[in-house]
Amino acid sequence: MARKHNPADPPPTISDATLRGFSGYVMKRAFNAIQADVNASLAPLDLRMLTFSALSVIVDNPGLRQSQLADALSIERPNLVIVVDELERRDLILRNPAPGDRRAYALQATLKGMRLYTKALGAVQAHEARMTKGLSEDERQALIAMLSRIET
Amino acid sequence: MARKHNPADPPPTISDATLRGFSGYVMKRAFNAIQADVNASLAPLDLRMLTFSALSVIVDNPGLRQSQLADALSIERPNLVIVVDELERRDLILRNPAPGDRRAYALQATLKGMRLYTKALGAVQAHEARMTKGLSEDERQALIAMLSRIET
DNA sequence: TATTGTTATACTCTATAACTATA
DNA sequence: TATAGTTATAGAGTATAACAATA
Repeated sequence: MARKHNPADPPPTISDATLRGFSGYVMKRAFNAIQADVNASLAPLDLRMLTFSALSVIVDNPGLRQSQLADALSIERPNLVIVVDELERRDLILRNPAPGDRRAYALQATLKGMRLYTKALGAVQAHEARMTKGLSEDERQALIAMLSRIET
Repeated sequence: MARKHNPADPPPTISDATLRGFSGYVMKRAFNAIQADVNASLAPLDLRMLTFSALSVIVDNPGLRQSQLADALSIERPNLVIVVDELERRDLILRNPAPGDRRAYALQATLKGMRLYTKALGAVQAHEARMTKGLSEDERQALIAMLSRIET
């Protein structure tokens, strides 16, 4: 029979069993751990998760518009502006005039941007291996697939 | 053979395939969707994900200390203060004097707090069902288990 | 009229240092 | 000395309204 502690004393161990049944709560905790680790991994390169993600999409999609980048990253256009500002100020990307639409920019990574991206990619891959070392590769893929399904 | 678009034009579709291989990126997107949905679900009760989580742990662990609650929620003690302040101000919890330690509080949900928690739990369960409707129950459990393993 | 990028603004969550009162 | 709770502060991410220039 389970011993019950005297409620006048602090509980010796704390249960969050109810919350542990909700994906959002567990996901928040996992994501906080991941974000801290990836940001620490990218800090030596003066990048963060968000700036790395933006740079990655620009490298892979030369000529894209800011609105396309915002859509791809699932962030609001106003919040993207300072991210692009930062990458441009550091000469990692260019805001070229968009041919045929004088309102828009055609984003493009510079050589410096591509080189930094290559280094950052290595750091992120090491981070990923570290964070998912408790999972098999099949599990890791399944995790990503389930998260993608939830997002929709 | 794949058609390549003219790089002077904006890419017709944007690829984030590289990023999609990293759990942190996919998790961030899934978590943003979840947090928006759970906060919208809890808004009619004037709760947010964080205040609901705190209330849940207090309901399940009467008499716990603030430092125990901060540990349970994986947040820093200073950040917990305003959360507990808010719950106390709304008479959802009590900061009782902790017997035997005049520095500490013994947290306890009020009847009002327990009633609100019951309502909120229903809202969160509906939210969970909505967000994971693309997953089987086995998959949902596996997802939570994998996220828990990553957190460590 | 609608869209692109921008500014301004506000809210939430997070992280750290330093204080107080107790232990 | 160390711990519980607190204050102050700063950084990062997110969301919305409104604007100028252009379509």
